[in-house]
Parts: sequence; structure tokens; C-alpha cells
Amino acid sequence: MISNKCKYAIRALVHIANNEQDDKPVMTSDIAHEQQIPRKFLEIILRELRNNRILESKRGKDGGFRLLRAAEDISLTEVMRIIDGPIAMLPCVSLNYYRKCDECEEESCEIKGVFEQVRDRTLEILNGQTIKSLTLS
Amino acid sequence: MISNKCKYAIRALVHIANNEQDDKPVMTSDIAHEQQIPRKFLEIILRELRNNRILESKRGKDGGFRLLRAAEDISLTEVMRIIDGPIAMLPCVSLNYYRKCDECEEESCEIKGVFEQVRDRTLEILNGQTIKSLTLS
DNA sequence: ATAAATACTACTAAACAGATAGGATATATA
DNA sequence: TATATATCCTATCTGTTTAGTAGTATTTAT
Repeated sequence: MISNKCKYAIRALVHIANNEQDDKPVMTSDIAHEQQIPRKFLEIILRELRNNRILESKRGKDGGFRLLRAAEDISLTEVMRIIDGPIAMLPCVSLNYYRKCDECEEESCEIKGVFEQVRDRTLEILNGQTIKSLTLS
Repeated sequence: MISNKCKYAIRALVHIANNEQDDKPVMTSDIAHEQQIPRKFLEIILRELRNNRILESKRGKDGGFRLLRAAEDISLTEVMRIIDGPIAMLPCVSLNYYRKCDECEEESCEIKGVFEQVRDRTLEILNGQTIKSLTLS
């Protein structure tokens, strides 16, 4: 399961992408209202996306958030990894968050192979998706 | 990520399958020792698998656990669902643990489709795997 | 100056993860 | 029948994560 936080992050980015026709930044409160996301929680999420170079922010009156890159250059996997961490189902099979298992030797691990397959099929789909491909247009 | 508990459950079942040549039940302490799993924690897991008709148990001296069905009739997905619950990445896309999202309408949900694809590819792999297919032989 | 936006720090409640402790109950066998 | 040995069951515990909330500081357009 992905977290609610991650789902909120994706929906927020899609919302921003859908509303960037003019170059006015999109306000947290607008996204919160239209996407039904708690505003203060969304603030934290957007700041995290900004800290990870997905968004840029403008402070003060008429401030808000804009995509730092084109929507087609932001992959779903990148967002998911920032918010939730690993995508793989086992730490020892994760490409970006690899960690050795305490109790098993990897060469003789019976279950590693299956979860490598799951990881590869999953990434085939998720890597092909961008914020752009999730927008209306 | 699957939980440690789930990984333990799978490894324990594979261990039992690998040691069922004679019809003597396999003891918790043997599995715990050989698979490096905390014994008391493993007890809880094995009992849960028994309550869900994956294992049968024999109490008292020379007691232990046996597979209730043939190893090739126990799928990986069944075990994972018992221990960890849903396999899908979104509740509204889960086949066995469906739950509606609070904040979005499913007909117009932008992200549902992607996670349905991920679910299908994942299940294609995991449904094809059984405790038998993970054993040595 | 002021209104309105983000930035930041701190806190909280509830659930979950990963166990551990101790006693009750069943069973093989001497 | 006594005993050793196994599962069964209830309760408890610590730390982490999830999903937020509250309040204040700072920046900026007008």
C-alpha cells in the first residue's frame, strides 16, 4: 500500500499540472479545497516536494507552488520514492533503498527471485508514468 | 514492503515443506533455530497460519506443525493476504480488501488505472508461485 | 502598514511492527 | 500416574510510522 500522504502528493502535483496554463503559482489552499486534502498536512507535503526539487515555491501574497520541471519529466516513481521510500517489496531487492536482510544469505534466498520479478514488472509500469500522463489533457 | 512477519511466515512454510518427507510434524523451535526467527514471535505466526487453514498442529510431546494441504496448493498470495492484508497499492483497487477512497470519485480518479495495472502484473507473478515452487526440490 | 501567502518548529493520538513473558493445556512415554 | 515437552492463549511492551494539528515567523504585493 502507498500512504495517504503519497496519494495526496500525486493528486496535488496533477492538480498543479492541470492549472499551470498561466504562470501564476497554485496556492496550497486551492489544492486542499479542490482535492479534499487537509491544508496543513498538504503544506508539509508540498514543502517536501519543493525540498526534493519537484516544485518551486513563491512566498507572500499571490504566492504558491509551480512545477520546477515539465510535467512529462516528473516520473511517478520519483514522487513515490520521495514520499514513501522503497517501491520494492523486500529491502534486499530495492534498487534505491537496498538493505541486506539480517537473517538470510542472499545467494541461497528462496524468495528473492520472485520479488525481483515483481519489482521489475512494477517499475515497467510506474517508470512509464509521469505527472503529465496523469493529467486530463 | 511486506512485513518481516510475512517474510518469516513464507520462510517457515518453505522450511516445513522441505522437511515433511516423513509425516512427523515440524517443531516451532527447529524452524526458529534454522531460519533465525524469534521463537515466540514464530509461535504467533504459525498459530495464525493454522487458524487460516494453511497448517495443522499437533500438541504435546513430539508435536509441531504440518501443511494442511499439498505445498503446490498453497499460493504465495494467500499467505501474504493472511499475514499482511492487501497486496494492491491502493485500497480502492484491492480485490480482496476493497475500500473506497474518502476523497476521490472513482470514475474520475486519475491514478486508479495505473495501480490496477500494477496489481494485475504483480498478481500474475505471485499467483503463479506456491510454497512448492519455492522449495529446494 | 497590512493582508496574505509560505516556512518552520513542535506537538499529539492512534495504529502498527516486532517482539517478550508467563501460565494453561495437551500428549507421548517411562 | 508422573514427567517432560510441545502447542495454546492472554497480556504486555517499546519504538516507529501515519496522519494529522497548532502556532508563530518570515516574505511579498499592494
